[in-house]
Amino acid sequence: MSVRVRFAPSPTGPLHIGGVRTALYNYLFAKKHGGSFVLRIEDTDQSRYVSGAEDYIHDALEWMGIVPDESSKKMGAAGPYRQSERKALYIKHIELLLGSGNAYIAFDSPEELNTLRKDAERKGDAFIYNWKNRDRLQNSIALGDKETQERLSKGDPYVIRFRAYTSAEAQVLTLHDEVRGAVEIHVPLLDDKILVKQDGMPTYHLANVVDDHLMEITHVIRGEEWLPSMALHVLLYKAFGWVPPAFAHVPLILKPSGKGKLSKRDGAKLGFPVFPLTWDKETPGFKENGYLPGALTNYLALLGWNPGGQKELFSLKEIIDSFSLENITKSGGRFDPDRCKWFNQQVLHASAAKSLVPTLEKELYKRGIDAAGISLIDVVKLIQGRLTLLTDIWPEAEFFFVPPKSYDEKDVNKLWKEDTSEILTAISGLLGNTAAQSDEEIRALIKSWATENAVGLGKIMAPLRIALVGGMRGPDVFAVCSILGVAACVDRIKNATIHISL
RNA sequence: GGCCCGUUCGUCUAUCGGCUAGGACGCCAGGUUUUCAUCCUGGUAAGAGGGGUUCGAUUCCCCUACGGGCUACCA
Repeated sequence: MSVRVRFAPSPTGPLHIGGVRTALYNYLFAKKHGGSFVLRIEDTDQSRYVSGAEDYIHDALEWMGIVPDESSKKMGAAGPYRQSERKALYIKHIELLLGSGNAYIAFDSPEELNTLRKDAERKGDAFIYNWKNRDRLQNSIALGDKETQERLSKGDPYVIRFRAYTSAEAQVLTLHDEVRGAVEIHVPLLDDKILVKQDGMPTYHLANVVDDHLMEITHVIRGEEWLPSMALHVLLYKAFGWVPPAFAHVPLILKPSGKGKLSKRDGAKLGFPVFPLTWDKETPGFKENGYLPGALTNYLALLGWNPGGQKELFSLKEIIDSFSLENITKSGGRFDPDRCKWFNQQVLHASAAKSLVPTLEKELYKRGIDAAGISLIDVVKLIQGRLTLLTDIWPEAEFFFVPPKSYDEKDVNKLWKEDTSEILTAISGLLGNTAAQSDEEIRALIKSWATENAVGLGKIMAPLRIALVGGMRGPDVFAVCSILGVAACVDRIKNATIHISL
């Protein structure tokens, strides 16, 4: 039997980084075993539907390189892949449960139940709708067939509940989780969960179990928040007479500091993205902030999973090859923006320079700047090692295309001496009359001039850098000269001497 | 409150009974780079606490503490 996994988000907003990692683990597991990765949209709650969210999920996964084999955009045999389009299937299956006595009809209104819950709370108790009190509430078990039919034909609103436990059944159920091992559940503590809501739509629990079975999902890999409902789901499979899939509950991603799990607002608040793509001002995306998908998958994979060695930098292919559910961590992990950035820097430095040229081109185009004969690939090669984020490319490269309009005051005060203008003018004259082009040629030219004229290189280098770049930063001065071309250097030196002596 | 899961440097983690507890991020120091960044070298720092089991426990068991999750006609 070939492996089939699914990622089943709810289209209630942009896809959170925790969801992205769950999707990633599903994808990794599927690819590792030559199986299929299915994307299913869980849109059974119409009131929470957010338009655009489904497209966002597709786009985000595609950008990350976690592309589903089957989805609403890539039909397979198990479709449709939106739960809202599968309603007939759920109705058919709930009738099976109703027929076998594993589910029952309940007329209690949300308000009535709320009152019961509050009363119990006041007494220090918890109200659970289950075997203990189901005969005393308004449902088909307590009311009997006749009265139930009467209320039904009267048009009374109702829900359908799962009959989780009767005293005839075993009390303790031992479940198996692929990452946690054995988990013991006391069935009498379970409540009779609603399977079909008043509006006729299934709840997550029903839809999820029916779909996973019908879609022939072999491994359910999902967030730890679902661990408490694993028992219910296993019981549902049993009630249908189906064999449950394997379950793996992955730990949650926690806030960088403070309490609780990472939330939508943490990103904007702490100044780092928590969503793959920008959704709105409140939710900046990794993509727009200069992160590479390969770096993000690398970081995310290692937050909660580790193949065991000391290696940290992996391509997606390498992660697939060494992935296994047993190596998933059991405890929640804090999101560490610094570490995430470090992965980005490493991946960026290891990228082919050629792959970064389009980013630079885009920046130039955006500003309507003509590269004017400057080799973009040479620029990229020179600054690549200085980048942490892709968005650093313009700040690092700008001075090649835009001559300095001002000069760093601190640097000028410290390094621009009385004789500097004179020296630079001489250098300018030297550059204006040379055939030198490469950084090595220019280096040799200036060095020999310095020796001949008994001027220390220190008196030349810093001012030259200020004149060319605008301050004490940037790559090797001779390399900058070479890329700029000696003619442009002459211009910039002239501008600087005029500007600074004023 | 009830139920479930977890607990190794500040953070992410390795260790599957023998440990001088390893790596990475961060931080600090030094070096390279006549700048800054990169890079290199070194340093800093951990088994929540208490009981067992064992020749030996970070590793296995129990209790406590702490952290996280669930407890909706949301997923």
